[in-house]
Amino acid sequence: MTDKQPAEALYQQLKQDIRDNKLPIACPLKQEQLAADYGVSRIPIRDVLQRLKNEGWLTQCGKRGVMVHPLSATEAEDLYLMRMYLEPLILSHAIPKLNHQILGKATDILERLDQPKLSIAQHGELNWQFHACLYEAAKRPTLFNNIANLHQLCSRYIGFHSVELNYEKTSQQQHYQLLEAIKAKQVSEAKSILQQHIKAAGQVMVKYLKHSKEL
Amino acid sequence: MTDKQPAEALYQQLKQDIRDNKLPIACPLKQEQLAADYGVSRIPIRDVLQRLKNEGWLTQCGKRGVMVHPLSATEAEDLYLMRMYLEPLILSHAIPKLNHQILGKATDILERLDQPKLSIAQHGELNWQFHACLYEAAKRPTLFNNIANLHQLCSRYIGFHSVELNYEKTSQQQHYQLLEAIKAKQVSEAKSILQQHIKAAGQVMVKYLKHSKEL
DNA sequence: GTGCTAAATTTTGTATACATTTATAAATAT
DNA sequence: ATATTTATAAATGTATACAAAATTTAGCAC
Repeated sequence: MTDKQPAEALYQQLKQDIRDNKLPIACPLKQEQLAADYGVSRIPIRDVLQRLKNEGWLTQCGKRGVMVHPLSATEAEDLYLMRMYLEPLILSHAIPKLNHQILGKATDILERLDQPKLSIAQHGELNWQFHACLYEAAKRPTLFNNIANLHQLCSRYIGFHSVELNYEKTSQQQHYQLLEAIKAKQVSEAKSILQQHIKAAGQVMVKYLKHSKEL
Repeated sequence: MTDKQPAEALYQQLKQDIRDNKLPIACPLKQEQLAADYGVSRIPIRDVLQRLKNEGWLTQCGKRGVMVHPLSATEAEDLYLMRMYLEPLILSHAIPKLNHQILGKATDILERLDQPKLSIAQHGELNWQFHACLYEAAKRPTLFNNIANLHQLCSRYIGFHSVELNYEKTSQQQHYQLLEAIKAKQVSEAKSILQQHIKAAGQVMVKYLKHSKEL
């Protein structure tokens, strides 16, 4: 999963390093420094920086250069708010098109999420796969891509605070409830569960961010 | 408004040319061709292509190269659906923070929109300025940027079919209704008007796109 | 003539080199 | 001593040149 094309690998690497706070925060990134660190020229670095800036991982820093986008409670709130409205929307389009194969795949992923020894990254990845495999069925690429990007941005916040075990448990319960409602083709019920699911996650996150002073 | 930095100008130019269908459609764009056309090297072209791809103006075309993103009724529907949910959301955050200066600015823009001799581009630009000047007050950059990008993408569709004059009139009526509700601090009423406003625009657009076979 | 393989050409990706801009430091004037 | 200006250095933006990849075209077998 590391090296498809070198550029794509560099993109994934840099994004991961932002998640893990490997990069200097609140200070402009030097292209030459990054080029040296990652063993490439400035050109592919520039490409990746541009892309990450557009996706919301980096922020313009003054007239010249970019910096790691600082975490903020307001941004986290926005991300979860958008998800709260958009994900039930795509779900309602997906439900009529869901078949047993997709539901089976979703169930498999849920069971893997029950495993106790998952890292935060693994947990986040599986969580997204669960949602994504449902949403994909809607065949709404524009909507889907937007949601996918929101999830990516959320992953940085999720990785930030160590997830409370208690919350993970209720989150899984909601996943199973959601799946049941979907199987029963109860669209509005499923949408409601999903919205509450995202709302709860967002509230936990925002509360945590506002509480911890050191962002 | 044309040449701030050369790169920014190139970005605006290329985006405009996509709107105006100046670029070959449904066929991969050649970097060298574009570089020659716009009188620059391939480097800034690559930067701009990357950015436009991320923003949804271009689509990956096979393994190599990008093409102009084709118009589709489904995408238009998605764009308007997202706006339908996100814009009332940001509006509700904006209303408590609105002051007379901002409301005055919004009124000024509305009056300019009443002028009869506006081009489609001018109309679209003023329309966005009206919405944006309200939304900015919410002080929600993440949410705002997402909405701004959705508007940009919609502009391509709006420019596509010549706007029906009748529709423009009702659209303006809705704008004034919205402004009245905002001034009265009737949040839920304002949200409702805005949602209907976007829904109606989306329906007109999608209906038109589905009707016209030649996309 | 059709399908497959391989050479040739085109196109993109990356590195190096240069130009332009911005930030920093030094120097002079008040 | 402080502020303003000018010179210096550093970092980014862009062009040219080269390498890797992909597409196209030609050749060959069937």
